[in-house]
Amino acid sequence: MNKPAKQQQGQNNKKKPRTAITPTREEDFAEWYQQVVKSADFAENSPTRGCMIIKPYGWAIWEKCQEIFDKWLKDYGVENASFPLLIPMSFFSREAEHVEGFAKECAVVTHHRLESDGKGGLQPAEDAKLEEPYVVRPTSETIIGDAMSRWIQSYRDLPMQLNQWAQVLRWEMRTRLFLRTAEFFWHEGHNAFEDHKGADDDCLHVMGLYEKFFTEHLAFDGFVGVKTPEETFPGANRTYAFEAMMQDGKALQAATTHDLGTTFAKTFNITYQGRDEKEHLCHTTSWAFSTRTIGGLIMMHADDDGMIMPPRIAPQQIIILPIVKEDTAEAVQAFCAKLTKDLKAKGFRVKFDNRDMRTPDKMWDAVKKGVPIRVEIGAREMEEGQLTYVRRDIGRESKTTLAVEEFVDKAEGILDDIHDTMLARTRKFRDENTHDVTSIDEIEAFFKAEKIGFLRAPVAILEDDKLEAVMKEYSLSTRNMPNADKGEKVLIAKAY
RNA sequence: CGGAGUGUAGCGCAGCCUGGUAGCGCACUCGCCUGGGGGGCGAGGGGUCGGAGGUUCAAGUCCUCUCACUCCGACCA
Repeated sequence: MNKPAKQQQGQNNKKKPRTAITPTREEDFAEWYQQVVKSADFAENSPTRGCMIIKPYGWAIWEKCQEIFDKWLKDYGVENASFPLLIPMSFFSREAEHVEGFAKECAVVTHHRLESDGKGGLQPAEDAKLEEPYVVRPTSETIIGDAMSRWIQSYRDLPMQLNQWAQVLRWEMRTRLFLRTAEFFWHEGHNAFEDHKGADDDCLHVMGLYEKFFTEHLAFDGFVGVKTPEETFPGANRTYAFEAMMQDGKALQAATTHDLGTTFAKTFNITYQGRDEKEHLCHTTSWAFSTRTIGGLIMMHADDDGMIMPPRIAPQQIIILPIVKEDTAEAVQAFCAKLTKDLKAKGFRVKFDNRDMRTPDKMWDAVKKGVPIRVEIGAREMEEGQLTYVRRDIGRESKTTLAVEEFVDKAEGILDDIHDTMLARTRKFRDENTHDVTSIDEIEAFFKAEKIGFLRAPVAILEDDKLEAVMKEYSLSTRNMPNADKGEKVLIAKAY
């Protein structure tokens, strides 16, 4: 990775078609990623340091994620609520381990009024200094824990299952659109149970939902497992994580569930009177996935022509391009409009791109945005009652012409097939780039040779003193101990 | 907080060494030809050169100060 961009256009291979994104993944993965985000019109940097502006097409993806997952949570019994953005600092400082994990990246609100600085600007008013500063939430365990302590009295109040869709702020040193931003959007579930089993079942159940969501809607798979102690959430007993492999072989933690044990119950006094009439500590959990997942979608699926959207969360599943010539324009447009209506009536998310632009530009726009199916209709097709479509996941070789009614009938199947193809592709990549190793020498040799992917080693390797040096040398981290290996193996990789 | 850079049109950059009318590509606007994988010709609009001060007849260019951002390190969903 990170090789300088090569100019190979000129001499030898003129045949190689120009890619929509430069540089290519091979040339410079990090820069390629930024360009995909820009070209797809997902988001851009904002005047606010570390915070991004998520543009309508990018936000539509997040809305889709919310729509689907929110329903699943409700089916599971979770209720949505909303807790304050600002958390009293004293709440935060109460849980020592939690503080240690987050203190370094917290923004703090210290004043409640601005005044003129006498130089045409503004400054916080000295006499408006807050007695107790507020922390902009980096996560909400503390303030929700405090609420739960008041809401839970009896075992009859349990389990208590709460969730909020919100944004949080973590003052990151280096940021990258979607992957690491100071402000990010997520959902955070906070649940309380009578005992450890309730909490652990909850963690596993929700992780199951994440896994289902990622595979069935986002078309990518990963490794579900338990985090090593060093990587466990501050204050948690155990963290389960879904680790996905990006196209550059690096890991992305796409979702986590935390068994918080009684840590927060102790600190915030979350107790209940049990059937035995005695007071007990609750076992709490928290879990989340964030807008970071959109970054994962990109690094998982996009190619050198830009984004490829998994059909089930694609804001636009089908885009219809009219191929207009002056004399037939009106008729073709009407024909397209009717098809758009018919497809919408069947529940597809369709866009009729009737903008006043040149056709090739519209095509590339659809390609870069990753619209799963592009339909083209010109006077030729119209006369025959046909249309031509191209699958984004395959490209121009998939160009097919068929009768309009037939397409309307088959569209769902095509979208499903695109989904299956994309999922299979990412699974194949993941499997081909996950290797079993047994020694630290093998780990070192692998990364020294600049190979990419995950290494799966016996957990005993964590005890070896020499591991740390190698991990540091190659910027490696332990990802998780996969459930599929019964916790006997640990995954080691570079990560985002 | 260490180390290295960059601020000139919406975006990407040249111009600075050697001071002398503000440039290029893309994007944008208008017209015509085009239109099934980024097309052509022509005509336009758009700038407090990051900010402040200084040297000079003259500063984007030289000097001083300042602000902002980016990259590389340590930390992280």
